Amino acid sequence: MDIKQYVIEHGRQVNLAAGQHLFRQGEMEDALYFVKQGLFKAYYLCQDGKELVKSFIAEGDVITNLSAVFEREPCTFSLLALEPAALVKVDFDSLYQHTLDDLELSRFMLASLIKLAQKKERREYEFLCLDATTRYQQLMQHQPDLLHRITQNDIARYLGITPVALSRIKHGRKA
Amino acid sequence: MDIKQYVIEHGRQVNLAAGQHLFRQGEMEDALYFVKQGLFKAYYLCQDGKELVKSFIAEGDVITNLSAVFEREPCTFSLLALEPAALVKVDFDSLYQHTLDDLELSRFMLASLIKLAQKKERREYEFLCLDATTRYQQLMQHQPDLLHRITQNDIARYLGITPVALSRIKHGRKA
DNA sequence: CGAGGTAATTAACCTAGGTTAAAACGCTGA
DNA sequence: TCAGCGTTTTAACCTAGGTTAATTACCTCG
Repeated sequence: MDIKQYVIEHGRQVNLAAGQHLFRQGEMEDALYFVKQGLFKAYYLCQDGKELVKSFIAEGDVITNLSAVFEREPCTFSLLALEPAALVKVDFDSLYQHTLDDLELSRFMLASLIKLAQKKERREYEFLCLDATTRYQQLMQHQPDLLHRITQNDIARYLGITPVALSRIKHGRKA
Repeated sequence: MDIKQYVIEHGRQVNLAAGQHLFRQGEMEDALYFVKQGLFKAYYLCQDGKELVKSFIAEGDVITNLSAVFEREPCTFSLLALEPAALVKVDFDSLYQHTLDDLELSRFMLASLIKLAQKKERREYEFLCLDATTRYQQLMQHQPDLLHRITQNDIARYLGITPVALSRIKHGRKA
């Protein structure tokens, strides 16, 4: 079955206002979402209360909390709508079961997972090998569009630095 | 077809001595490897000549350079045998084509990719939210076995710090 | 056994980025 | 218009980790 067909048959529309959570760290979650409209930030809340941004998710992206739905554990991060959003919600287990029996669905999942793995590998590379200034430049190059929809605070926490440090970097004040 | 069967039919044995490379950053590569024996480090060589360790790969693991084989680009990292190693080499394109037409192979690929994605997400979390000391403790907890097979230099470069810093952390000398 | 090589430790000093707090700069809404 | 609130900037100071280099601890090989 085509993934679009599957989503039409099994999906449920979900709408969120900006500022609302799709799910929260610690909660149980069993769904996978297709983003039709809007912008999300996925973020971790650390023990010391700090918030770090795992990723931004926009139209066309698929989002789920892998370890949560797959291992049936509490969500490892929260997902917050930064803009009014429209999504389609699909039960993960059910989709996964169908995937195991349907070559066309399976191809879709494979492609999505490879894309995800590549994205995470690039991020791993950036944290491992680049300093904050270079990471910021890369972000500007590769996602210039994103920067206009996101607050500088969130960009900083995505880069793994503080808003203060990002402001310094932007204004070339390092000494 | 069962993945084991596929490997038996299409795989080619490869043996490496400790210190030999399976492939090098910048080279072209089109294979996927199943590690039967041995230990590898995957590492990046940065522009400034520094070496950072992406991951360690041991018996039972599957290793490939995703972006290289999938996007037909030069390898993004090098793979070096730290111990004498035995692997089975499989052509990626061919396996991928079979995967697209065979549910059983497809299930294997899905499972591998999900495992990979989870591993990379955990690493992303660690870089984003934890300091070097905590990352080291986590590593000791989750892979105590690895530590005995790997040099402290490599552990440091895997944690994203210098060997000097790791030595300081181990001996509680922070001031 | 001793020479040479790598890995680990230590010390002194340096820098990127964190912390805190205070201003400046928008907004939006009454 | 202006009050109120979040975002960004700036400044002063602090700390984790980097850098360099010297010292020590292991190995392996002749």
